[in-house]
Amino acid sequence: MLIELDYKDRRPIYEQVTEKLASMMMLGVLEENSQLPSVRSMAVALSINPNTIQRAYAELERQGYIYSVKGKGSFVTDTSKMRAFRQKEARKKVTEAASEAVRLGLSEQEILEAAKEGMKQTGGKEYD
Amino acid sequence: MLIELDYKDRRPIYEQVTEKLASMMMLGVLEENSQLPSVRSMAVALSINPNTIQRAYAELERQGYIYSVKGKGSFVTDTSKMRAFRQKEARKKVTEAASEAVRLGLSEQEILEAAKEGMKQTGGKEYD
DNA sequence: GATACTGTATTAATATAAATAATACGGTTG
DNA sequence: CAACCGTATTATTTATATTAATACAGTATC
Repeated sequence: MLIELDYKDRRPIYEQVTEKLASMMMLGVLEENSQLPSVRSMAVALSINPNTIQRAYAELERQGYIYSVKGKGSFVTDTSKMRAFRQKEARKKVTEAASEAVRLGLSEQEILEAAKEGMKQTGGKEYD
Repeated sequence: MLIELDYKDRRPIYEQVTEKLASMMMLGVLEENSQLPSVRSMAVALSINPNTIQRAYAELERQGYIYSVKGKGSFVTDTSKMRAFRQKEARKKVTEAASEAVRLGLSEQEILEAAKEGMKQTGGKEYD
């Protein structure tokens, strides 16, 4: 079985499913563009309602991990697209934070310095 | 009466109280360091439970608007300290957003441009 | 130290929202 | 059209958030 549920876990089922699948994709256990089990088959395998799996898949799609096509199935997002998705989100957060800072009266310089401070951890941008 | 409740409003009472008091402090209606009504007197005035006011006050304290002293009362934070409090928070958010962006592989230039984009906005939130 | 205030913590009741299930709808494929 | 797919809608159940009741603890005044 692809994943297992923990009923001692206080978190909702859909959240457990979401997290476990996300983890498997991050670790490369599920290959990019490969098809995930259908909401129904997975629901049967875990003895729960299909709608709960549907919710987990919807959440994974919202977070950019998978993409779903009506009538076809749900698939693991390419790692390159996934990276783009997450970067877009991160960029948006920077923009919003700067916007809020302006609204509260911080100067341009102060904001840019705050951003630079955040960028300089661990030696900045070193790739391997 | 200092404030009024709107029972057509779907939001919880403590939230209404929190927001109205915060607004009054931002507008300067309540002077800095002045004492707020006690949780009990305000509860009587609004015909609700003291604990609900207590929760509103606790929230205002968490957000830096007021400070409370056991046995003495609750007081409006100096506007200068309040501004500093909020600006510090905003600055922190910018730093964290930039840090996350770096972690996800955005370049320095991209991040700074995202920040600049956020700083360019004219209006901000609208109130009614 | 008695009283009359103040904020705060704990617990219980209740109202609201979240999670899940039942069911129906609409697309794709062979 | 049959057998799969994802998705939307509604209802039911369960969990959480909100409010209330009550008790505790600090400060000031007399």
